[in-house]
Amino acid sequence: MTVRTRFAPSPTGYLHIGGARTALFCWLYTRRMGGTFILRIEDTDRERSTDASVQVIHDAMAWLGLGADEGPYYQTERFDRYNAVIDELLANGKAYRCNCSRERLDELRQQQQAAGLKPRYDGKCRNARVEDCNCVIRFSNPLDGQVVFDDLVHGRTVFDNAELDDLIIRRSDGSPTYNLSVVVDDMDMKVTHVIRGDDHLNNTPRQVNIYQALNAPVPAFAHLPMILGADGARLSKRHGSVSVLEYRDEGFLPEALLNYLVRLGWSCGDQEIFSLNEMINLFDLSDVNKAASKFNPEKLLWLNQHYIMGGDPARLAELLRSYLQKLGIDPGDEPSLSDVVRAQQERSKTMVEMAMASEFFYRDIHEYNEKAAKKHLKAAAAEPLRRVRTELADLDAWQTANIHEAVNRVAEQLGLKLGKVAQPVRVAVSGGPISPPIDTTLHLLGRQRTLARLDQAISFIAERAD
RNA sequence: GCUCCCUUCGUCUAGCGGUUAGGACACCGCCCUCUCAAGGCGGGAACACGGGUUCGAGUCCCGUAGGGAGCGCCA
Repeated sequence: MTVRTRFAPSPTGYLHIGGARTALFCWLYTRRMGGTFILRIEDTDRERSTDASVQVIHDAMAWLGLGADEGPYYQTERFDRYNAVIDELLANGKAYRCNCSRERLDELRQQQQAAGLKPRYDGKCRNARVEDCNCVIRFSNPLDGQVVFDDLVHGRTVFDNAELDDLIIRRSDGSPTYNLSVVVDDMDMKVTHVIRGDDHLNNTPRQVNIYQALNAPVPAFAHLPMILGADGARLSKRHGSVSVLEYRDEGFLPEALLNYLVRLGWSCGDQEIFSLNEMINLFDLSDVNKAASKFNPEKLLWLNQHYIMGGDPARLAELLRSYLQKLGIDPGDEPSLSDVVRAQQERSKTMVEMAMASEFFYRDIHEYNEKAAKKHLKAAAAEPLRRVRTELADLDAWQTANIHEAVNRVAEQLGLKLGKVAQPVRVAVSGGPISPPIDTTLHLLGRQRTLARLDQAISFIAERAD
């Protein structure tokens, strides 16, 4: 039997972290098993589904590299099929029309809640033989017995049918509901493994009953633990970014996010770093945890830095270009973006951070970081800066090694520690207290701009002294 | 309220009856050092609780507590 899985998001917002993790596990399992990964858009809720959200899902999946082998299918395009199945169920006496008013249902619910019971439909219309009408259709759930299935994550799971009720499978406007359409789709698409969040665990027995009413084979289920916010509550906006694409915009690398997500609810001994191929070869549903996990932004940041440090400079250079552009900077040809990447990649947690830390290579200094200027661009720095300027101007070749020697020479001549020379130079050329090693920084900046900025700083000090 | 699910350092987790309970992130200290990083070394930090079962329990069973989810003409 070849494995067929599906990722079935509903397009009612962004693709969030939890959805992405579900998609990843599903995709990994399928790749590992040599199966088929299907993308299905569950857009039966026409009120809340939007085209923009559909696009966001496609963009996010593409960015993460989780390509589908089949689909996308759209549930809204399959209404005829759902209705045919519902009619079949109706004809077989496995479903029935119900004309109970919403008022009655609301009242019933309230009464049950007040009595300390679980709100459930009471089956009033089950044997009422309601005439064809613009009303709702309910599934005749078995009244007794148990639903048993072996969840690949949770193991043997048992529900009493007595806990379930006759759920609506067709709304009064003629559209099918979720529990019906998933089952029909998974049946038609010959899905062998339903891998989804364990918020669906409670829906599973209802769905199993529908499969059985349809004489369809019941797929295997794997219910993944949820991802919660740092405070243990359901992931939401207030936990920072939840949208996958927001992480892209904030300068995260897709491989970092993937590596972070794969370790949420899954592990392989002590290994923390996984290439995509390692994930595919090592991933197994039997190693998935049952307990929910909390999202930890620090670890994601660490992984992102890890991947930036090891990233290919040419690839990162193109990314850096786009992040610089977002900051309103058009990096020309120099300094070379990949050289800048090489200088910055071990000191950047995100690409946005790298872009911000690299602005000064491409933009004139209009003002200095106040604290840095106060500390380093003071009268005592004037002489070192002048000497450095002279030494650098006299250099034969603008090489890192030469620059390094020149700066060291000034420190020696003045009997100063290197920091007393390098740090004023750093503030002078970068505008702030942080940059790559001073020789690398100056080399990247080029002789002309370096000398100009040293002059600028020297006059800044002179003016301040007045 | 009812039903279901879950429970090892702050966080992600290893552990699948006998371990000084391991790793990673974060944190702290030291080293390196022109800044910031990176890197190296070291440190503190956990089996929710109570009963069983067993020679022996983080590991198995039952309760309790805590957390999560579901209970819609949402998905």
